[in-house]
Amino acid sequence: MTPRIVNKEAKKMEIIQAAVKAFSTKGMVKAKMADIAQVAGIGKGTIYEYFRSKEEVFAAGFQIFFQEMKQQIESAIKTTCDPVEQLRLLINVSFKSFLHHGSDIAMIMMDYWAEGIRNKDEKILDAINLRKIYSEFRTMIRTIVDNGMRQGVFRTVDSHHVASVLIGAMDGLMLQWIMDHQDIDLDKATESVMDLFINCLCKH
Amino acid sequence: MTPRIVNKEAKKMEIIQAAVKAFSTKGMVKAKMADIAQVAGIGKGTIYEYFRSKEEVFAAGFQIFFQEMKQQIESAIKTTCDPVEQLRLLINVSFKSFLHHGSDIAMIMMDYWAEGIRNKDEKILDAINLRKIYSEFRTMIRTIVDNGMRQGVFRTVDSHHVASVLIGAMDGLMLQWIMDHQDIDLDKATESVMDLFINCLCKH
Amino acid sequence: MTPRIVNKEAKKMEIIQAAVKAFSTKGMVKAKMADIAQVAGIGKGTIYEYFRSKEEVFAAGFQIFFQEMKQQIESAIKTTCDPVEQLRLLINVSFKSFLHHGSDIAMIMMDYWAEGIRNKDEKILDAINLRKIYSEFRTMIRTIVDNGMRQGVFRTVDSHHVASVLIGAMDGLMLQWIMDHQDIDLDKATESVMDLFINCLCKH
Amino acid sequence: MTPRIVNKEAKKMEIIQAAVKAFSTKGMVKAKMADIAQVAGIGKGTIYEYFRSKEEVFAAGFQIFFQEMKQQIESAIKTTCDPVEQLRLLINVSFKSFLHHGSDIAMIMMDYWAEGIRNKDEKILDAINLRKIYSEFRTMIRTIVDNGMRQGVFRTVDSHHVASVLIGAMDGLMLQWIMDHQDIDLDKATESVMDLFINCLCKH
DNA sequence: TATGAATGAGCATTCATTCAT
DNA sequence: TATGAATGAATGCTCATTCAT
Repeated sequence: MTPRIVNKEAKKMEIIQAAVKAFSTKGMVKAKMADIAQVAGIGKGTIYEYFRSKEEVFAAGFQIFFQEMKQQIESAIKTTCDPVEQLRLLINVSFKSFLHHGSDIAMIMMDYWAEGIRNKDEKILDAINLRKIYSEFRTMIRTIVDNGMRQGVFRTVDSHHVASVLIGAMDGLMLQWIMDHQDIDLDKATESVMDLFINCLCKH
Repeated sequence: MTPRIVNKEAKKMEIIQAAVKAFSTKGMVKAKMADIAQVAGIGKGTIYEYFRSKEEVFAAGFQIFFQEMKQQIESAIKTTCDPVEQLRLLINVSFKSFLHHGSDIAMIMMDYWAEGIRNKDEKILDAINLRKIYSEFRTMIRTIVDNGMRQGVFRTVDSHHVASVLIGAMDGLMLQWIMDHQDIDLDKATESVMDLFINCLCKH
Repeated sequence: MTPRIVNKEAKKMEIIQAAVKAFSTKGMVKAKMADIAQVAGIGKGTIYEYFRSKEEVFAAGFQIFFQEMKQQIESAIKTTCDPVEQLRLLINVSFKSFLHHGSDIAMIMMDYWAEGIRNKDEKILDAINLRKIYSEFRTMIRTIVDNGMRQGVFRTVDSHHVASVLIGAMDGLMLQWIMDHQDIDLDKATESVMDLFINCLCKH
Repeated sequence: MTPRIVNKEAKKMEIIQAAVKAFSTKGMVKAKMADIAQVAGIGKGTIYEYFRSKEEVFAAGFQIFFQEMKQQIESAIKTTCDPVEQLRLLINVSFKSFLHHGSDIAMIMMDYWAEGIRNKDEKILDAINLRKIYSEFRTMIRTIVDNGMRQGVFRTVDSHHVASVLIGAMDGLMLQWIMDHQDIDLDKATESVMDLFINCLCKH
């Protein structure tokens, strides 16, 4: 009556983690389902018991990553009401969250970007709705900046574009760090970002 | 008697342009050699008279793009000695150079990054030496910032990391613009970048 | 203490019926074991408690169908001694038996034929011994025709080949009816078959 | 300038023939593209230069076979105006055409039937429009029978259903012959068919 | 030099069968 | 006995590359 009992969700998670590992070393396109299966220590066919296609596995990994990051940032921001401190936390947590996964996740981020951007109009990668994700991030930052302006801590700026530039700076820095761990010290770069943006926004 | 005289280099260039077009619509991995040949209006086999592999075509397109960008920036900077103005020009020309190719080149940039990053240790994509290219860009900016500091126009900062952050901000902004032309106004974003960085660097 | 009492044979029959249903909609090759299990309302693995393989299930369905048909014809023929009437009954019952299962069974017949013919030398499908089944049908008809000739009702013909042609005509008509229910009226076709054959065989 | 020059149509034909051979031994579903390629003495990929899919190859073989058969019958019928003789010719040529291809084509016919019937509503196998083909065959025979009735040679019958039965008889006989070459003498069976039908139709 | 016909390695996906529970 | 999770062999199709012309 009762066949092998399996925690479907846990196993799904295991597969996603194996996939992320496989994608990060070979890239989303070049990584074979066989690779994922091998990393997960299961048979090829088993993956299809949990996901309908390679793309679905890919999208799942993507979701997990961004959800985690967003949650971490949000809960960090809640700990204070000071806009300056909030910005500082946001920047810090973003980089930490990124680093936490090792440069593996950084590698795969490239594919998420590349695929997400290229397929921005296709249904298949609906899950990878980068546009929406970035929009949410911008709103998060914009809210902080607007708050700061209202409180008279920040000078008057175009908060929407400041948010874009800050996100851009963080993404772009990570990009450079991925390429060249030696030349880019991510800790010092983080400080530079904070220094630049907060210095720039604060009234003197 | 004399065989058809062909300007080898010119034809190579034509192929690269066709490739860039093909890559930009389908992505580097999904674009087929047949597509490139069709866009170039030549036979599939002919490509192999000028390039050894698909990857070589890819790398060639990459080189062209960055060389152009670098030259444009360098000649723009030469027109003035004012570090503030130089920074302004650098930012402006970078975005313009990017936009000039339409969002096509933007798309392909993603693949360059993705492939360049992933293959940073492989010989094949030696041509796509992103590490070196970014290093050069950083040096370019750092020189300007160092000048500004020496001239007393800029306050004392870690010029190396400021360069990283500036490049990052520009890359990251383009990334967002690629994803969401509607939400990101690249012109206004350019101004925000200039406003933020120059304001931040200048002594008050 | 006593395990659930199950009528093994009854369950086997249920599975066969589910299989026939599945085969008839998807075809023998395209129907999956999972489909059969679903139709039967049991687990995939359970099928293997009653059959060794998909082919065995297939063969079992085949057997059932022809056994039924043969029994129906034989018992119908027994009701009279008149060869003309016997022929009439045989034709009628054959078509009726065919129609009774709906066009579902007609569909699956094609697969039985196709598989049975193709595998006429293999052991696996020993159960689907079409050669033997058709031989039996021919003998059945031949006996009637021979009887008719002996009784002086039928003219002298090659009873063996007349049997072949009659079976052929019936099979071939069903084939056409399967393809084109609109253009082929099986009732009228049945009459035409009776008209043609009986008219032809009877002395005038 | 000029690459290998190939008679595209001739090669296509060669592939079809190889496919027919492969299909006839293994069946349409079990025959692999690799088998077809091997029989044709070419690479797997080459098949896809001439056909878009396995099904297209299948349909092509089908078309060829029926076109040939129809042409042979039509030109045979033209040689005389006597309905009896025309019927005799039609029956004869049909069997001959069938036998001419060896029992290979007979085998594959089964798959054509099976696939054609099963997919009678699908677009993919539009080429295998069995309904239309059989309708044409029936019309051909019906015309002869109608002629014979008008000329007073044949008695009054339902010519439409007589046509169906005749076609059925021929198909069904071939079916039996495919299954059992030993028990069915196709030559004698042909005579039996002619004997039965012409005898039955002719006025005495 | 230019071509495109030919090739076959490579890969996502399917599904009959097994077996731990 | 019944199950369905796990499996991997099997296969249609793609596409970079080669090479005869």
